[in-house]
This record gives sequence, C-alpha cells and structure tokens, in this order.
Amino acid sequence: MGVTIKDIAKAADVSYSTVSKALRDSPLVKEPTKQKIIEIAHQLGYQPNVAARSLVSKKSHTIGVVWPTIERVTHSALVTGLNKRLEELSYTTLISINEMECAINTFNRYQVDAIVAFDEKNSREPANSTVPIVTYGIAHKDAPFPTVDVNRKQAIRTAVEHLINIGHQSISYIGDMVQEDHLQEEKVEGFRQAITEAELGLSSTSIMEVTDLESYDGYEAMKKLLKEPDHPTAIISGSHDLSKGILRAIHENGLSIPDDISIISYDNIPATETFEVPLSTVGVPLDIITEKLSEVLIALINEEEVNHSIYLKPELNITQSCATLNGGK
Amino acid sequence: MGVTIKDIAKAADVSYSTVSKALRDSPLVKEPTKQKIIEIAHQLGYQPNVAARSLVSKKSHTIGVVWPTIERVTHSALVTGLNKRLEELSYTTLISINEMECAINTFNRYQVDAIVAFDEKNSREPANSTVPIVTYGIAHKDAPFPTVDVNRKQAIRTAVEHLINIGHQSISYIGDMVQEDHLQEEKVEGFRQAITEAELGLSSTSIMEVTDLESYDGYEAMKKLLKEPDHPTAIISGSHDLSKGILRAIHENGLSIPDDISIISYDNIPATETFEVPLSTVGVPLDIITEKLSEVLIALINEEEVNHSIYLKPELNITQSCATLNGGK
DNA sequence: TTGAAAGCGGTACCAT
DNA sequence: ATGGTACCGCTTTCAA
Repeated sequence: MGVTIKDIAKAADVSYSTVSKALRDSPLVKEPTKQKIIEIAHQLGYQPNVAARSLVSKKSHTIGVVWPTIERVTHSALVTGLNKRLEELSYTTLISINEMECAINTFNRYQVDAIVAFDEKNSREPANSTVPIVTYGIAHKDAPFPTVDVNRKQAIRTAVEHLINIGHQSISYIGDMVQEDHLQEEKVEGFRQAITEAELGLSSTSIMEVTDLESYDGYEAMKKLLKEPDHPTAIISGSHDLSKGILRAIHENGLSIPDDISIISYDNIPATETFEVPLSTVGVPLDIITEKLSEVLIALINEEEVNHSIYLKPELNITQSCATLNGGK
Repeated sequence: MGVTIKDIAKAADVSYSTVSKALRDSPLVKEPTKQKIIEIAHQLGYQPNVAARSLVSKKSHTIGVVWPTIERVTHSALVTGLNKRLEELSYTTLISINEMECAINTFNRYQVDAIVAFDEKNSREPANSTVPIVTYGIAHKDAPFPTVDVNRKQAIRTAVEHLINIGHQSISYIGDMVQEDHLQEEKVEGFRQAITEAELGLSSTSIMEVTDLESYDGYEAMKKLLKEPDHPTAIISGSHDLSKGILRAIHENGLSIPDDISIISYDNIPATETFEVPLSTVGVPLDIITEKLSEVLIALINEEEVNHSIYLKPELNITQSCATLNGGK
C-alpha cells in the first residue's frame, strides 16, 4: 500500500495534521519543519490519495474531457494542448471516450471540478451534471451549456473576402455536409453571405457537397468539380482533411497551385506543413482556443459568471497557395 | 451537493448501513427492503461517490490508460475497443495523455486498479507504480512490465511466405526506421528471416528506410523504389499509414494493383476499406487484442499469475491486392 | 434482518 | 508553531 501522511508524521516525529499543513505549503508551519517533512515525503515516494482529499475538500483538481470520437482526429491536437495548459494550472486531465451522458455520469462520480465536452454527435440531451460543463464544437445550436467555439461563419467570410480582394471571381466552397451538421452549415452560410455581399459580384460560384469530412470526400468533390469545362480559380475547403484530398485531385489533374487554382483551407490544426504546398488557412490558432477554454473552466469552477457563447475570431494565414489575379490588389 | 446514502436512508427510514448493503446487492438485506431502497436511490438520482467508496475499499473499478501520443492515431481504434470491452466488465476507463511516469503518478493517486500503457516513446524508466501495469506496443524490448503485443516478426514472415507461395521473386519491405525503434526492427527482422529461409531463393529483395511512419514517408520510399529500372513485383508495407503513401506513389506512376505490383500491409486497424484498392493485410484483429488485454488486466487485478510476454498470432487477410504470378500456386 | 460504529486518508478548525 | 479531533461518504465487521 501507499505511503500516507501518518507514515510521514511518524518518520518526522510530528503530528499528522502538521504534515498535512506542511505539504499544502501552509504558512502555519515553521520553515525548517516544513522542509524536513517535504524531504521525508519525497524520500518515501508519497503520493497524496485523491480519494481522501476530494472526499473532504469536495474538490478534485481534475477536469474531465468528454471526447467520444477519438477516431476522428480533429480534436487530438486540441486535447493535447488543453491538457498541457491545464497542467500548468495544476489541474489533472481525465479523458472519457464514452457518450456524453455516460461520460458525465462517470465524471460526476469522480467529483471532477468541471467538464469540457467535445462531442461531435447530436446528443442534445441536457445531461444533468453536478459540475459545470463547457462545450466546444458541438454539432448543434442551442447547447444547454456555455460554449467556446470558433466563429466559423466569419472564418469562411474572411477567406472569401480575401480571395475577392486578390482578384478571384470564380470561387467554390467544398464541405457542405449531406447530413445535418450545424458546424458545417455555419461555414456554408458564411460562404453564402460573403458572395451575396460582394460588391462587384462574382462570375461564378458553387458549393460542393460531401458525405463526410475525410480526405477521400475532398478528393471526390474536387474531381467532380474538375470535370466541368471551366474550373474555379479558387477553392475554399471546409476542413484540413478535405484539403488533403482536394490537393491530390488537383495534382492528379496536372494542375498546379497557385498558378491554376488557389486554395484556402478552414482549420485550426498546426500540421499543414505536411502538405506539399503549404496551405493558406483561416481558423483560430490552437493556443488561443486552449487558453480560452481553460479560462472559462477556471471561471466556472470559481462560480464566476461566463458568457453563454464565446466565439473566437478566426485568423487568416496566407501562404503561397493563393495567387493574385489580374484586377486583384 | 449530491445525494448520499444517508439521504436515501432517511427517505427509506432505514439505517444507512442497510442502504449501503442494499445498493451493493448484499444477501443480508430482505428483498422488499432492498427493492424499496433501490427504487428511492433511483428516484433521487443517486450516484455513488467514488472517492468515498475507493477510500475504504481500496478498489476503484477503474482502469487507467496511458496514451501520450494521441496525435498518432495508431491506437485510437484499439483504445475505443478496449474501453468498450472494459465497460462490459463494468470497469471505467480513464485516459491520460501525459508521459508514462506522470500518467502513472496520476493514476496512482486515483487508485486505479490497473494500468494499460500504450507509450510509443522510449521511456525505459520502470516507473514505480503501486498497481499492476500491462503494456502494449512499447518501443523497446525488456519492458519491466507484462506485455501483450503482436508477434510482428511472425506477421511479416507470414506475409513474405505468402507472396513467395503465389510466385513472387522480387519483394521489397518498406518501413525500416532510420532512428531506433524496436517495434519496427522486429518487422524488418521478420522480413530478413523469411527471405533467408526461402527455399528457392529470391531474385531480388530490398528494404526501404523511412524517417517516420506517416503516409508521406511511404510515398517517398515507394517513389524511390520506382525510380530503379526494375521494380519489385510485391511490396510489404510496415504500417497502414505508409501504405496510403505507397498506393499514391504507385498510382502516380501509372502502375496498377495487383497487375503491376502486389501489396500486403502490416496493420491491425479495421479501416483499410477507405483505400481505393482494398488492401491485403497481416495483423491481429482488434477484438482479439482488446480481449487479451482486458483478460490480463483482470488477472493482474485478481493477483493471478500472468505470462510476462504474450505475443498474439497475426492473421493473414488476403484481398485482390495480391496477384498470383507464373509459378505460384 | 437490521443498526451501530470503526475507520479508509486526508482537511480544517480549535486548542494548546 | 504544533497537536488533537471532527468529519467527508462509504464499506465492513460486530451486536442486537
């Protein structure tokens, strides 16, 4: 069995309440005593028992992450980043890959201090949790919990506006989901708004449907697009993975980026450098998302008020994948 | 705060120790009483406090999964499967994406009953855990813990033998890691053994190095291979991701599978159907791995003896990606 | 069959 | 500055 504070107390020849104080760095313990106790605790390989601690303090200093779709890698970089940030704030992260409701039950039993949910499915149930929950990227509107998310509509609008600015008149968006998906609809809506509001009008635009957001879906959509007699001069892709497939289709058709086609990809994943052509992207940088998420979490734990919906502002990151056409500035 | 057994006791007008027994389905409580208590507990939405329970019972009915490399998707399907299996056994799964040592410390504090480690890095430290640990796919030999793993050497041997059987005389293996990686070396070793032992000898063989196991690395290696005047008639790929890139390089060269080149991919991922050509694979089916892992976990928890190293037998799954050549059977 | 009570490993308050 | 002790919610004897 593990070492307890009583063992340490015996070894240090003090009472165990003093040990408790010393280990919590209380000012009520004289410095030399504290040092001695900490030293002994370390020697004995003491690990505080979370069960005992959270039983009395009602706090576990643990954040639960609900992430039922680990097989879709969209969020893995985000989870990694969040974990790191929370560690800095001396919180422990626990991940559950169960469905929202089941995961929340588990976390409630574990007395986590707060929960982040990355559920991509449409679990609309306002599962009853005894601890605060914040959601990210939930695939439907009107989430019953506070939400930190990317302003996807604005992201796509920004991308369209940039392309128009540099002279593009024929732009396609790839990423309209066949089945209902609020997150994707937001992006499509952004595309529609931007082209409607374009002052000079555009010569042609199109929106390509995909059945999923995998690389292959992007490949298919792009191939279809390239079968048409005139292909657009610029593509906006709805996701990192779609972009992979889009690039491949373009490549296979003997076209080159950006000479024949410009492309901007929606995403907030750092790893776009694995592409042959470093891609222009529009999205919120990862560390801004993790920073905001943890900020909200801590606020919720401290029972401070938080905005129900926080939409982060996407940033445009233009690389050589975009060409300026005649008439562009 | 949450509902406790005392609340239930009050509502049911019994002592709280009776409630405890009833909820644990003890035979020491009369059936009607038990039913009443369970009913009330349900009505009140009672969730047992894990902290309190595990504090006294020293058991948490929780398995910790150490998985520091979530961004490499290799194990995601496996983790999902394991989670499901453990749930059936009424264990809760908790995932930590911290480094082995840190994760183990966390889990020790949480009093998990056992730990599965999927560390792919070379953390050789025999981190001192108070609970049993079983490892899978650890990137070095002589793990200080019991291990369940795939017999990778045998997997590749099986693949080579099959290719020889169906008439191939010129075979390449793609997947020798530039930096040290025990798991990959095992496979290369399997390849070497198989070609050494081939009765009739082979006309030519080669082993291609890769810097990583990403799709792109496979692409590069295959391209290099295809620059040679004579390309092999069959390829064995060291991983699912490598295969992706290999397929692409073959495709780009205007070659077709299996007419020009046959291919077998090592892997134990179910999702090979996303490829244009359904790939022949050699590996251990996912559910066999999860079954074995959970079996070992439970055995370790019950303090039964387990073999230090358990190597699962890979299965060959041949599809249309392999062509029979003249002289093959 | 049920209830009372000890104690798991801590925290925090009160006394000393 | 330190020690004593009640108690967090639950399990598990032991008594009734």
